[in-house]
Amino acid sequence: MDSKTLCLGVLSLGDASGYEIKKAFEEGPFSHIHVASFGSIYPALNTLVTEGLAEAREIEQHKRPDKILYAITPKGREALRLALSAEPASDKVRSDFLFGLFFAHELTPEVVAARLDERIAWYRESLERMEDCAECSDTWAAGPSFVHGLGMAVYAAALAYLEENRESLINEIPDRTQRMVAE
Amino acid sequence: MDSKTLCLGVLSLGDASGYEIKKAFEEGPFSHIHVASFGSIYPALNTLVTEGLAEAREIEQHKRPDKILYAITPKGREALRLALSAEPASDKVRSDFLFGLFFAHELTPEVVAARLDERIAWYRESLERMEDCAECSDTWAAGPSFVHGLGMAVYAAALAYLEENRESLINEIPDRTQRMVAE
DNA sequence: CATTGCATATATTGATTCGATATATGCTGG
DNA sequence: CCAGCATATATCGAATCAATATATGCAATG
Repeated sequence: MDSKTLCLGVLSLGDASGYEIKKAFEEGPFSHIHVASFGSIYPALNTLVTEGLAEAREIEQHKRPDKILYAITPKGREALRLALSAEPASDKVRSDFLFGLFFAHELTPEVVAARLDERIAWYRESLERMEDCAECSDTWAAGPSFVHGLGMAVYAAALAYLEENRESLINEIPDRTQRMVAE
Repeated sequence: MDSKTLCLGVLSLGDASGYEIKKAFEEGPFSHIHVASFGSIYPALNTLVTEGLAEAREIEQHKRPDKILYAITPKGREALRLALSAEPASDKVRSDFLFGLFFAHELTPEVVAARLDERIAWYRESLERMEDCAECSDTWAAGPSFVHGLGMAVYAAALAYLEENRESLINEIPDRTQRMVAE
C-alpha cells in the first residue's frame, strides 16, 4: 500500500496533521498493521493536495508550533475506495529481533535473556494499552474492531510463547565459560 | 538489519546462491521473519565479496542456468556476530490485508469473505509446511527451533481468530442492496 | 536555577530497498 | 504445441527509511 493511500485512510477517520498521522501508525489504531515514516508521509500529503484528494489548512496554536490540518475530499474518498479494492499485496515483516534469536548461539545467554525480557515487557504494555483503549467498545465499526481483536490475539499468543519457552532457550545456549573450554 | 547481514546469516548455515538465499526468505526458515528481494540480495553479495566477507565460485549445471555459489569467510562470520550483537531495531509490519479489513465497510461482503478465506487457506498451508518440515526435529539448534515455534504459535492464533470471527465480520458489513436503500 | 531531554510540529536528504522487468533454458500440463 | 512455471543472474527507476535540522515550551534532574 503506498503512502498516499495510508494517509487517505487515516484522514478518512477525521482531519489530521502529518505528525498526528505518524502517531496513528506508531501508537494509534494502525500500530500493529503498518509502518510509515515522516519521509513518506509529508511528501504524500503534498501530493494529495496537489491532486485534489485532500485539502490543507494552517492552524495557529498556543505554546506549540503551528500545524497543518489535512482533510480528505470526496475525490479522495473515491481514490481510497479504489485503492482498497485492489488485491492486497502479501504481508511484509522485518524483525531484527527474530533474526537475532535465530542465531542465538552467537550471543551470550545474558544478551538473549535481556532481549526476551524486553520483548515480553513490550507485549504486556501493548496489550494493556489495547485493552484499555476507550474507543474499542461497541461504538467501533466492524472492521476496526475485527482488526484490533486480531492484533490482540496475535500479541497474546506471542507473549504466551515467549513466557513459556524463555527458560528453555536461555539454558540451551552455551555460556562464555563453556565456549572457552570447547576451544 | 541490512541486506548484507541477512545474506551473511543465510550463508552461515551453508553455501548458497543468490536465488537460494531469496528462497530462504520466501519459503525457507526465514519466511515469517524477514523479507528480502533480488534488488537487495545481488548487490549485497557483490559487496560482501569485495569486502572479503564472502567468497564466490561459479558452478556449471546440467540443463539449468549456471549459478554462483557464495561461501562465508571467517571475517564474514565475525562481521555477522558483530551485527547480531547490536541492539535490534523494532519490528516492522506492512500488511495491506489488515489495512484493507480496517476499512471493511468500503468493500462488499463478498470481497471481504474472499480475502478472509484466502488468508485462512494461506495460514493452513503455512502451518502444515512448518509442521512437516523435516529438519525441525531435535537436530535443530535452540535458536532456530525457538523462532520456528514462535512463528507457528502466532500463525495458529491468527488462524483461530479468523475462523472464529469470520462470520460475524461479514454479517456486519452492509451489502450493496442495503447501501442503495440508504442513499 | 541552569541544562538536559522530551513532546509537539514540519521538512529534507542521502542511502537503502522494493517491484518490475530483461534475458536465457528446460520441463510439464492442458 | 505452447503457455506457463521453475531455475538463475542482473539492473533500474521509484518508493521508502533513518537521521538530521529547526523551533518552542515544559518538566525533571542535578
